[in-house]
Order: sequence, then structure tokens, then C-alpha cells
Amino acid sequence: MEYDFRAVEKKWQQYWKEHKTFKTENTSSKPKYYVLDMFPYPSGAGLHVGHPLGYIASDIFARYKRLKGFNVLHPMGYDSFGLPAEQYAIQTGQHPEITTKTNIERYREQLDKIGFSFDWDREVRTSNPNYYKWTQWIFIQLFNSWYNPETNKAENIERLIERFRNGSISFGEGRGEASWDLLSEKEQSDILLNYRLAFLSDTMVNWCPQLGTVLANEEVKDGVSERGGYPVERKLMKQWSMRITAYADRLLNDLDGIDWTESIKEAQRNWIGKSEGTSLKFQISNSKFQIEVFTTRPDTIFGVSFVTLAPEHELVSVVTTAENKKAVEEYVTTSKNRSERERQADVKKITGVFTGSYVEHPFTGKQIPIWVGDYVLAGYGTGAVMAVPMHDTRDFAFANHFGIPKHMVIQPPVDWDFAINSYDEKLGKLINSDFLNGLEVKDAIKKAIAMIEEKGIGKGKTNFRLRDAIFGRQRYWGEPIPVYYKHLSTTLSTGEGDVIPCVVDEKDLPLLLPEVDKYLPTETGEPPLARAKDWKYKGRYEYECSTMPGWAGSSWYFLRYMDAHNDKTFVSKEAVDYWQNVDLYIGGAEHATGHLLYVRFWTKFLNDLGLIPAIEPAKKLINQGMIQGVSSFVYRIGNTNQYVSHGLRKDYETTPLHVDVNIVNNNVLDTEAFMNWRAENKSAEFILENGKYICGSEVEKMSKSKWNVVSPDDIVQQHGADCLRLYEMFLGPLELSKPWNTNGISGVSNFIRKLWRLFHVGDNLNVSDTPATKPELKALHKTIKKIIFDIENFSFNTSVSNFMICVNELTELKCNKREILEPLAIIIAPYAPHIAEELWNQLGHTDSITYATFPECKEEYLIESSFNYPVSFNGKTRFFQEYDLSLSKEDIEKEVLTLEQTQKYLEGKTPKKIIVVHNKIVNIVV
RNA sequence: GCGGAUGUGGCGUAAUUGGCAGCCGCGCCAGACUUAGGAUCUGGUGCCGUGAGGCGUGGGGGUUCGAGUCCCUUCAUCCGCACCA
Repeated sequence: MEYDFRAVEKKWQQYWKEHKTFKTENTSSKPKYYVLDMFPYPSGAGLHVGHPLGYIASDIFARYKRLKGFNVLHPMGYDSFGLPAEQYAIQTGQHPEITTKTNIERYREQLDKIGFSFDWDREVRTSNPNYYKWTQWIFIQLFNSWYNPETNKAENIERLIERFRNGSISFGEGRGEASWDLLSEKEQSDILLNYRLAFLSDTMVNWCPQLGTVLANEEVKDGVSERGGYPVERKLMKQWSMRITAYADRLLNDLDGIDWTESIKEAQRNWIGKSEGTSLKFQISNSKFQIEVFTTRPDTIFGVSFVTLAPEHELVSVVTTAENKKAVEEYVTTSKNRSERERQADVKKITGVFTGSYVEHPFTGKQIPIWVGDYVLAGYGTGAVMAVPMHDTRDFAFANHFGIPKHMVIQPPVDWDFAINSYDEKLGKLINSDFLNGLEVKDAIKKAIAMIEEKGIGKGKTNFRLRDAIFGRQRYWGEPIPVYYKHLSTTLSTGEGDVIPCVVDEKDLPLLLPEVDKYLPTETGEPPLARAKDWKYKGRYEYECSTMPGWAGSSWYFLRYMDAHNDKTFVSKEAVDYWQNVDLYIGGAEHATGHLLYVRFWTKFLNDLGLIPAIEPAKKLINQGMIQGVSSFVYRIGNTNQYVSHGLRKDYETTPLHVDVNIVNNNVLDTEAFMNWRAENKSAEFILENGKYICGSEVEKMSKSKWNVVSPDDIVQQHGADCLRLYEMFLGPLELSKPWNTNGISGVSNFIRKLWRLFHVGDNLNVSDTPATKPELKALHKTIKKIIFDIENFSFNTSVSNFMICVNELTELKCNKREILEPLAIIIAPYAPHIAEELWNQLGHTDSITYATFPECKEEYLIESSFNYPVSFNGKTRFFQEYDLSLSKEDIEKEVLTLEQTQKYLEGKTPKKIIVVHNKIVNIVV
């Protein structure tokens, strides 16, 4: 009988569960190793074959490390707050908690079937109050902290207040020498909000009316929401934000110390967008005001021919003269009404308007016109730029469009046609630039900054593209922000009471998510939490009604796994001192500027507070590729119920329609199944080619709506979990994206059966205790060596081929020696744990193979005494000749020349040169 | 526009890091066996050519005795960022 994978896999999954085989302790004499997967959001669609790809790789690595004698932490959990469950709740009235629970159970079932070695006792769910209690606790620490630029660390806000009191830090302009304690509570609160790491402020947000919430920058793609693709507009709102910008420099610099893919690091560098330059103030002619600009090119100061303000700039109205008022106001209004999307869509379209005013050039005193243009972004730098058309592409285009003069101040070291392009390179010598003349750009930048600073009109400055992260979401299914609003004594002037935000007391955590009647905003546009009845802090104070964003819970979950049940603290000192941080983190590259940046931010913050020892969450990060789906299409003719085969569709007017890939085999449609697939297909007619209906196909994202989802459950049911694991690895390098194709799976399936047959004759184990032969030992140890190399280089696809080679060789050798087969079972165990356990058990072991010892490669079995040299002429291999490895280069050279074959290829000529590379090649140059 | 990645048979891929290109599979071809199965086994399979042989790692050029691998250049595809001064 054949290997019964269904029985065996069920048996061992049961065994692991009962024996808690993968339970991990926080103390051990073994070295620690932490392998983490990005936890999933449990969606209603369940897992498809793409999801487990990374989990399989990490599981192999975790199991390998256990065999290598490490104490391995390999947990799993769920990122269970989020939009889809809430959208579903809005549609059906079903509480998101119930949906979430159902989805998690389904995920768990699917995961269990694949045989992962997770320690489920450490499971976390971000929507669980025991978990989000600590997410809220961390929020409170952020609220109570400020970033001290001198120590470059977050500190308790009390330290800042002390410094306000003793005057070592001034708490604001225009308040004179007033002492801190004389300020009202409201004034103090407002000032502190400018420093707190979690703070409330009026911010331009990405507001999505359809979703009824604000979105973070990385949740907006091309002006529409990432989820759902709804339009997003800019809106000024009072919002909770995280001062991630305080950490910009550290987030950038510390990238050098971590082993992450270059693409992720580069994406983060771009996102942080550090740019060094200088601020510079221009005096507005006949005015008390100045315009401050930021530039990275102070060297081009003598090339300035205009100054441009963003339409939102506060000085626009000030500098606009009466005769230009109408035009400017019109322009500003149009610009503001254009959505972010529209602005981005036509970047090429140059628009702007002259204000009628001028600034004075700081060095020449010349009059420089002030323009307004929406190519200048209000949110970056100072919202104003000094325009140098000859040396900046955008200024060049603007100047050309409006016929503004251009001044050349850098002599390019190459031929340059200034009629076509500006010269933006930081290379060349300065000309027409007074004290900068003759300097190289690099030196000119330094000199210009020095002169600007000396004149007191600006100073060297670093700008970041990174924005503070908006933290509040006007949604229901998220962590309540643990903030309440305290009413202060009524002020006489307004008759209204001042209100200040305060964090709830730590002992009152968790602040539970209240029940609401509907998951929609209120009639007045308040978030759903405003519907909660009698929901007040201490029965008196209104709570904050927005909830945390999806990334809050995932910004520290790697810590909670270390100590998942602690109800005294978010993670105990002992646990975090032992586990430190993640050694290997596997997940998708789509989180490059979202999760992966926030988790680094929170890690650094918690480290600043001395709560955790690590400054980075993960030492090594691997991004698994995406598994795409292959969609199948049928072609419906017009509005009929007739479908035409792919090859003949050109003759008709057709509409391509997605068809369930499960009723298509090798592009051939099962027409009967199609007719039964949906009621409206019952009477479908087909125009066939060669008696078959051929479907079209396309590679797309795997998704329910495209009918191209392949479920791991089906693969496990048909071929087994070990087969799925091996096949997913066999597909190709982990990092590569590829479309799923089940066709090749039979090769892996055959391999598993072949492996089984190596140990069995009929139904019986047939393993001999006689010593192994040299070729058998060689086959084994060669494989051990390769597998170690492969795993440590995360080259899981080549390991699978190497196992196949090994089993093929041993089958050829008719090897059934315990001395060979027992180590073979161990090295294959991380990949195919079920069959490995079964074989191990049949070999007479009573314990799990999980904690066996990974065999060592003994080089002595690999030593060869001779080598079959390829002999080539002018680099072209012509024949082979075996020589003993003890032979010297000279000996081989002599030997080769005596060969009849050599003489044949020499055709009577004398070789110019003979190259002999030991153990590699012989090359004869003629 | 900037940045990152990828490009090898009909397909997925491999190549000890400069040394026999195509390992391991899928598919395909031929054969064996047969209780005719989508089973198992054996052999073959880069392309052109009956053959000797020639050509072959997106294209072009270079370094080298020797290049998929190194250098220059160019093209294509995918991903990220994108008026960031």
C-alpha cells in the first residue's frame, strides 16, 4: 500500500497538540532564537495558497534551529482590529467581534492543517482587551513623553515642565517672562501638546468621506483610499497624531545596522526623505514681513529670479497688491479646491500668478518678484521657495511659462544646452556670484551657509519628508484612545468652558470598546463611539471618540509574544531581556513604509524609556514574494447566453468574464460544471474549438472577486500538508513573486512516495542495521552539507531539489541502511515534518523528531581521489579525461598533450598556452 | 523623473560565486508492464542540422585562456516614491 498521508498527518498534528511539542519556555540553557511571521488580518475569505508561503519558510527555519539546539520562539497571532469586519458589521449588523472570532477560528483550522510549529499558548489578538490594554498603556506613555533634542531621547514630560519652570527652555514666543506656574491649565495643556509624542492638533488630514475616516499617508494611493479605492480629500481636523518625525534621524541612521533587504531600506530612506540645506529669510519690500524659504542649494543664491509661495501660505494675502488681488484670490481658491488627486494628476500643467510684490535679494538688494504657484507644497519646508530657473527643473519650467528672466550661476563641466534644460547637478564652478565665484558647488554651499548665518538671515537646516503620523480613526473597530476631556472653569469672555485632553489613569485600563447601536457615524458626523450610551470617564468626562489605526496593535506585538499572559506589564523585564528582539522576521514588502516604520518607531521609544533593551524590532527581515492568481475568462457574446472559445473570440463582440478556476483544467472549461456554476448559466451555449472550450487567462492578484483563489485546504486534502509545504518552497526563491500553478505538484507528490518507499517494502518498514557503503555515505553527507547551506541562505527551493537528488541516488543504490535513513529523516523534518515524525517513530524512537540533533556533515565522505577534467580548446569543451587529484598542474599538462584526442583538436598546431585549474578545468589555447 | 528588483529551454527554475550552461521538477516524445488508471517503471528531450558540426543565458560592446556571473551601454517587465525646493 502507498503512503497514507491523510492518516499520518492527522496523527502527528494530534500528537503535537496533545504533547504541546512546540511550547517554549522563557528560560533555557540553550541559546535563544526568535522567528516571527507578520501576523495576518483574519479576513472572511480565509487563507489562500499565497499566505502560507512565508509561514512555511519561517516554520522550516524555526524547526531547523530547534534541531540545531536553539530555544526557539515561534509564535502566531492575529491583527484583528480593522476595517473589513466593520464594513461587514455596517452591512449586516453583526458585531465585528463575532465576525472576527469566526474568521480567526477558520484561520486557525487552516493553519493547523499545514503543520506549523507555533507555540499557540502565546497567541495574541490585537482586539482582545488583555492585549489592547497595553496598546493603550503605551499610548499613555507616548502622551506623557516629549523628545529631548539634546539627549536625543524621549523623556517624561515632567522633565520638560521642570525646564519650563527653571527657564532653561522657553515655552513660547510672545509670552514674555511669565512663569510657567502663572499660566492657566488650558495654556499649559496647549503648550505641552506641542511637545508630547502623542498629541492633539489641527492637522490637514486625508479625509475619506465614503469610509467616513481619516487615512494615513501610506493608506492613500494615487489620491484614492488603498482599501476600496474611494476618493480622498484634504481637510483640516483636530486629530491625534504621533510625533514620529522626532525619530526621523534615528529611523534613518539605524537602517545601516539591520539586515533588511535593500529595497525596504531604500523605501524607508525615501519615505523619511532627509534633505540638508538652509533656511533663508527674504525681506519683503516696503513691509515688516519676511518670507522664509528652505533650500538645499544656497550656492545658487545669486541665480534667484523669483520667489514662489504655496497657495496656502499665510503671507499670500499680505503680499498681494490691490491690482493683483482678484487674480491671486481666484488662483488660490481654485488651487485649494483641486483635490490632492487632481494636483498630482497634472503635475506637468504649470499654473501660478504674480502677487505684485517683491522681496529684496539679501546680498545684491535687487528686487525679486513674489509669485504664487501650486507646485510649491504647503506641507514641506516653509511652503515657500527661492526659484533658480537655470539650476532647477521646476523653476525652469515655471520661468519659461511666465517669461521670467533666468540667471546662470554655475558653469557645467560638460556641454549644456540651457535652452532645453536647467542644469541641476551639484557639479561645476560658480560664476556671476560675487563672493562665491570660482568655487566648486560643494564648497560654495558651505561658504553660502556661512555667509547667510553671518548675516543672521538664516541657518543650516535639515528637513524631512516624513510627516507626523495621524493616529485617530473615526471608526468603531479599533482600540479606544484612552483620553478623556476635562472641563475647566468657565471663561468669562466666551461663556464656554475650556476643555483639555487628559489620559485615563493606568489603573483604569483597559478602556473597553463600548457597545453601540449602529457602527456608523452619528447624524452630526461624530465617530461611532459617540453613540455609546452613558460612556463617560468617572461618570463625568467625555471620552475621545476616535479609535487607534490598524498599525497601533502591530507596532509592539513582537514584544507581547515574549510574555503573552502578563497582566502586570506589557512584557516582563526578564522575558524581554532574554528574547531581546526578533532574529528573523518574514513578511510582505507592502509594509515597507507603514508597519515596518511604526514598529521601529515604537521600539525606539520603548527603548528610550528603558523598558526594553533593543533599539530595533528585527535583526533580519526577509520579504516573501506575492503569489498571484491565474484568472480564467470565458467570452460571452454580446448580451446573449452564448460563450465563444478563446481562439475564436475575435469573430464576435464579446465580454470577458471571470470564471471559477476550479472548473477549468489546463485552460479547458468543464462546460457542464459551468452550466451548474450559476443559475443564469443553466442554458449557456458554447462555440467550441476542436471540441473544447478554451478559456483565456491572465495573472492577477489572488482574490475572491476574480474567482482565481486556490485554497491550501484543497491542496492539503488532495496531496497532503508535507506536499504543500515542499511544493510552495519548490516553486522558486522565497522573495520572488510568481503566479500559482498547481500543475507541477505531482513531482513533489511522487518524491514523498519515493521517500516512503526507501524505508518500506510493501506495508512494512524495511531498514537494515548493516553499515553503510561509501557511496551511500557520500550521498547523505553531500546532502547534509547542501541543506545546511541552503537553509542558512534561505534558499528553500534548492533544498527541495537536493532532497530529490538524494532520494533518487539512494533509490538507485537500493540503500535501506539505518545509518543513512535516520539522519535523512532528521534533515527533511523541517520541510516535511509529518512524514519525518512517522518514519522516526517507525525507526523505533518514542519521542518527537522535533528535538533530535541535526546531523553534521563529515567532509571525509566527500573527498574524491580523482576528477574528470573537461578538456577545452579556446574555451570550448571537447572531451573529458580523468586524472588523479594528486597530479600536479605540470603533470596534467604533459599528460593531456600526449592524448590522441588532443592531437586531433590541435590539428597539427602548437598550443600557445595551456591552463590547468586544479579540480576544475583544462583549457588549451591554440 | 528618481530608487529597488528581475530578464536563462515549451513552463517553474539551477549553476560550489569567473571554470562542462540548463541541476531538480512539470510538460512533451518513445518504450515496458497492465486489473486501461490522472498508476508504476525505463530511455529521450535547449535550438538549428540527417550528419559532422554550428548557435545559444533580453540586445550591443568590453575585460579574460575562459563570462549567465565582472565592466560599459541599451531594451523590456514588475514594485516603491514622485512638483519634497
